[in-house]
Order: sequence, then C-alpha cells, then structure tokens
Amino acid sequence: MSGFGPAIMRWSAEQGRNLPWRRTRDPWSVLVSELMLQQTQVSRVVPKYHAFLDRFPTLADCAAAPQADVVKMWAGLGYNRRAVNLHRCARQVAADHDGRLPDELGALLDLPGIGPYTARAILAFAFEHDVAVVDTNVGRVLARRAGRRFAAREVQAAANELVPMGEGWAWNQALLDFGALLCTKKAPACDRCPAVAGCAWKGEGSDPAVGSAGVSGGQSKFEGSDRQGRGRLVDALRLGSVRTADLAVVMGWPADPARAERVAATLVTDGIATRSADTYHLTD
DNA sequence: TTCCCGCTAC
DNA sequence: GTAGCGGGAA
Repeated sequence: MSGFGPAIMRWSAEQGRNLPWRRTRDPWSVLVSELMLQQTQVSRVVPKYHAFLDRFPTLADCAAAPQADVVKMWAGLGYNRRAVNLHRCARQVAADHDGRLPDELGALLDLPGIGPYTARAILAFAFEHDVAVVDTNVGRVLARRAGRRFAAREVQAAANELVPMGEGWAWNQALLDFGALLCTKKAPACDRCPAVAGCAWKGEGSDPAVGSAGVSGGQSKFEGSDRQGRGRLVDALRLGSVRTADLAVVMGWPADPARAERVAATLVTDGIATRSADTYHLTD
C-alpha cells in the first residue's frame, strides 16, 4: 500500500536509465535485447545490441542467416546457447507465426529460449500489455518490501498486484531500474530510497531476499571452469575449424585432453558446434 | 572477489 | 528444485 509504487514511478521518471531498447516497441528488437540481458550486464549489452541489429535488422534476416553467423555476432556476450536459442526462435516464428512474434503468453512460452521472464518482457515492453515482469531484481525488491521470503508461486502473484493499469511498460522498466540501481543485492541504498516508507525490511536485519523464490544465488567460479574452456573453444571456432588433436591447447588444458574432449562434446549437445571426423566447427 | 533485466534439461 | 552456462569490469 502506501506510496510504494508511485514513489518508484516518480524516482524512475527522474533517475531511470535511458537505454536503447526503451526507445523502440519493435518486438524483434525487444526480443534481442532481452535475450542479451539474460545474465549479462547492461553495459556489456549496449554495444552488442546495436551491432547485432545492424546485422540482423529483422527477425526474417536472422531466420534466413546460418546459425554460425548469429553465434559470431554473439561474441563477447557469453552463454552462447542464447544465440542458438535466438536463432531457433526466429526460425520457429518465421515458420509458425508468419514472421511476427505472438502477443500471447502461452504462444511466447512455446518458443525456444523464451521463459517466464522473457515472455512477459516482450508483452510488456513491445506490446505494452499490463503484465508483471519478474526477474531476480524484482524478486529481490518484492521480498524486501514484504519483509519475508516468497514461495515460487507467490512472487509472480505479488508482482501482478502492483502493475498500475495502463502503465505496465513504465512500471516494469521502473522496477527493473530500481532493483538494478538502488535496491541492489549487496548494497541497497536504503538511505536514498524513495520507497523506504512502504518497505517492511528497510535494510535492518537479515535480508528477506536471500533464499526467496526467483532470486538467483551466487555463481560458481569462472577461472578454471568448464565454462572458461567452452568460451575459449567457441572463440576459436568463430575464426575457423579446430582439429580434435588441438582441442586441449585451444581450451587451455594442454595436460588434460580427455577433459577437453568431454567439454567440447557439451558444445555439440548444445547445438553450438558440430564434429565431423577429427574436426570441430560452428554449427551452420 | 563480486556483479549481472534466465533458460533448458535433468 | 537444481546444475550448468561466459566474460569483463569494478
């Protein structure tokens, strides 16, 4: 109650970020931005977003291109499965929806790479529907506001309650900004918070967001991980094919070729790479 | 070290 | 419900 929502809306109007994907309602552009923003910081996405849309201005352009071209444009973003998902999504929309992204939740959820967050983000940010977009930031903010941990189904329900009729677009952008800039995971700025009066937590005591549904925990270390080796191999594959005999060196594990082959196989399973005879290359 | 506008496949 | 997935900046 109180002025929680209005306070955040006022704050956002003054302090909100002016991000490139907020200047468009083009569903394809929104989809590209949202896929890139999954687990990847805004500052890293901005330049890639422009370059990607320059190369693939429409969904049809992407669907018509080889998957390898999409993966190449994904360089620097990481989590290359997202590039594969985006390409598969584009092809499925081209085939099943006449090239236009659906504006219905169920149909969006049926598309590769689109889950509960991204589906609602497209509805809210491209089609301006009054749906609640729930990511880890929103989950964190809502748990803190309520002063308790949420169960899985409660988070979306709590978020739905807050969407102001006819202002879903601005509200969801505002809440994402609020979570990213003020109500942050480690150092919430409660002293500068415009909505502290409507908050049950106020930064005092244990953080209700920890362990609450929809709030992501910490990540495993990157250095020395399988992810690091995968990244090195995909980087190499963007330049050309890699022989099986060279995998271990390329992936940074010269003394462990067995590990290199095992991890390289996961790229094949993910549909990112293809092995033919003794050579790996990006899947076309 | 930590952070990051999740999804897929178990 | 949870493991796995990149990479650079601060």
